Amino acid sequence: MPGEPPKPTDAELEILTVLWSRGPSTVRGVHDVIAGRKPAQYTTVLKQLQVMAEKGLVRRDETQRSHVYQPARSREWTQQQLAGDLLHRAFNGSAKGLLVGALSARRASRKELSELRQLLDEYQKGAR
Amino acid sequence: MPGEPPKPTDAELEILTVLWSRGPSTVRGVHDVIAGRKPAQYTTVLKQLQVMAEKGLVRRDETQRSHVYQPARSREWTQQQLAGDLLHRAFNGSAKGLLVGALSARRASRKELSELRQLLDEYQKGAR
DNA sequence: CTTGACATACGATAGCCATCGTAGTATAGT
DNA sequence: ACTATACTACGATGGCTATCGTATGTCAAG
Repeated sequence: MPGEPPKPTDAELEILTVLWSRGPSTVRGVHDVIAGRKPAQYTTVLKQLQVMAEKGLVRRDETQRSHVYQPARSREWTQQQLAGDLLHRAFNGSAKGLLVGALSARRASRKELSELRQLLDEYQKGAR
Repeated sequence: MPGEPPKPTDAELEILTVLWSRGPSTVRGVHDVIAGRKPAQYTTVLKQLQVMAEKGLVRRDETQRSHVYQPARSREWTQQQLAGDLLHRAFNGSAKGLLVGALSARRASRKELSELRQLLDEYQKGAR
């Protein structure tokens, strides 16, 4: 039984983001994107994806000569894991603290702020 | 010149949280807290702190027989680093995405939501 | 002065992460 | 059919993390 996939490492997360935005991809497809931003060997990406498949972070379809990889979990699910993890490791569960951290790390535009506000509105409806 | 301390690892972050809440502490002080939550060897914490001192994550005062350690950076500064890091690694810079992740990871109370809202108000004043 | 309690220093280890090179195999184009 | 190309598999490596055991030093109480 696979169980939950573990928290992705930095390099793994980078690959996952490629898969999420591109959809199911071959190693080459992933490598092309990665190599566009930093020097990266083809076989490094290949190995990475093989390991990720073992860990259950991605699934692979071997019916084609070039295997096709896809994320095992959605972007949203993974983001939630990561946010929750950081939330309790570094912010003692305080969403406010996390938001302060995020906003001071990268100042938000007025438009973004109002989006955030709107988000809170929706959550407030469902809150106890 | 030391430069910026690196991103703390999981174990290092746990120690930092102890130092932030307790203030400057000896190894024993830190160890007592850690050992209260999980089995942990004294020398493991010691070694950890020694490494952290080398990395510049903590400073140590050796004037006492029992060295006294304190965080090199404030909790807020470090939180900002971590939030910013996750923000751009996993959320493509979207504070909204991060907040969604945090809120769905751990549902917030009504009170907490209004705190968040208030926080946005303050940020909105300073936003361009 | 001896000894027990407590401190630091240090070395060793096992595991994981990221990276790469090499080898082997299938495919497609000429 | 041959050969260049593209792909997978695998092993090795260096670096870092986390952990622990042992050695060594200090100090105060008896």
